[in-house]
Amino acid sequence: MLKLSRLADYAIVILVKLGEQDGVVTSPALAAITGVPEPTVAKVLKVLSAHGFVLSQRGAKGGYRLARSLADMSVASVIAAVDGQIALTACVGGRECDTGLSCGLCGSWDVINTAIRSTLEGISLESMRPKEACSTVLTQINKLNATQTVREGA
Amino acid sequence: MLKLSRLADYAIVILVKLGEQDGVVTSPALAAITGVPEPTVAKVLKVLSAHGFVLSQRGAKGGYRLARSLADMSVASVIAAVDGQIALTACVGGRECDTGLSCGLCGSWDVINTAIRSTLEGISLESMRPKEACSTVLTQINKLNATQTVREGA
DNA sequence: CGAAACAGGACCATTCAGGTCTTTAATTAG
DNA sequence: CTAATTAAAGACCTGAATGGTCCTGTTTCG
Ligand code: SF4
Ligand code: SF4
Repeated sequence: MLKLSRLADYAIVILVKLGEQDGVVTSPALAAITGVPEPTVAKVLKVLSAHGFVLSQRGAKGGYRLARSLADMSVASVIAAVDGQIALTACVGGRECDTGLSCGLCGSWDVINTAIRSTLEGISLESMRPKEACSTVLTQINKLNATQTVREGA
Repeated sequence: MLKLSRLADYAIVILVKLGEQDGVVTSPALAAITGVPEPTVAKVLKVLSAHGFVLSQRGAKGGYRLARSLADMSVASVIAAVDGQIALTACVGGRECDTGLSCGLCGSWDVINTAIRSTLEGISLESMRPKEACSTVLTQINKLNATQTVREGA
């Protein structure tokens, strides 16, 4: 139903919460903070580490810390790391549709896909933080709505 | 990976192709036109009929035809009919997250969700048609990009 | 040396999308 | 008026992918 993967959602939450902590934080600690099951937190952190979002410190007194500022991480990049690149349909980027039917809509989907991706690339994790939720992000939305002809459907 | 349901994709394709035909069209005929398996086409058409996108004519010489113009159907409304309302995360519209963790990000997700939904509501099926793909939709995208600060991530 | 914590992978369980089948109703030909 | 024809409507099943868990190995600090 055009919903985000739960793992991707968790990744965002974990990164934001990690940004609010000082020093290195262990997986169990992050699990306690976020409420996400411990093994799942570990799994997500492994992926994030592999993609360079967090830095890991092995051994006793180890843990994770952000590799860079939250402002330098876009929502789209995190989603792409966890769930793979954003692709609404099978035919984005010139890929052939698996059913082999060449309906001429491919181009349109490509454009829509790019639009959504750009939207998510324009939103940093910094602006996802609760205190800024109702200011930074909201202003972006207002600008978006202003430029669009909202059409009534159904 | 933030991908559209295949059924929803088919629904869009079927509606656009149906709009290019005259009179009533049968499921097998639409299956031949679109290349989508026949039973699947029938299933999609049932849903579309139940939601008032198409009108059905039963019996011999029956079939389907559009209930209204393609210009009066938004991409978002079709997706909502087939896959349910667009909801990136579990906590949109004030619903409680199933994990019970109240991370303060809910508000931010709500805003992002609304932004994407508005984008899809602003795109009609008429502008999905191949011949207009590289004009109508593209201009909307350009305006979108202009209003956003595209931030580099990863 | 031992405990603590990450790395990496394999594994299972559940969900739901995708597809198929049967039933039911309407239309038209005879 | 009846019956064969045709398509819609609904129920059902299957399979792939996601989400979640666990286990083993490696590294670091006390
Ligand atoms: S080619 Fe048509 S049916 Fe296939 S994924 Fe693209 S839009 Fe959908
Ligand atoms: S409450 Fe937080 S973890 Fe739950 S769905 Fe919303 S953003 Fe995701």
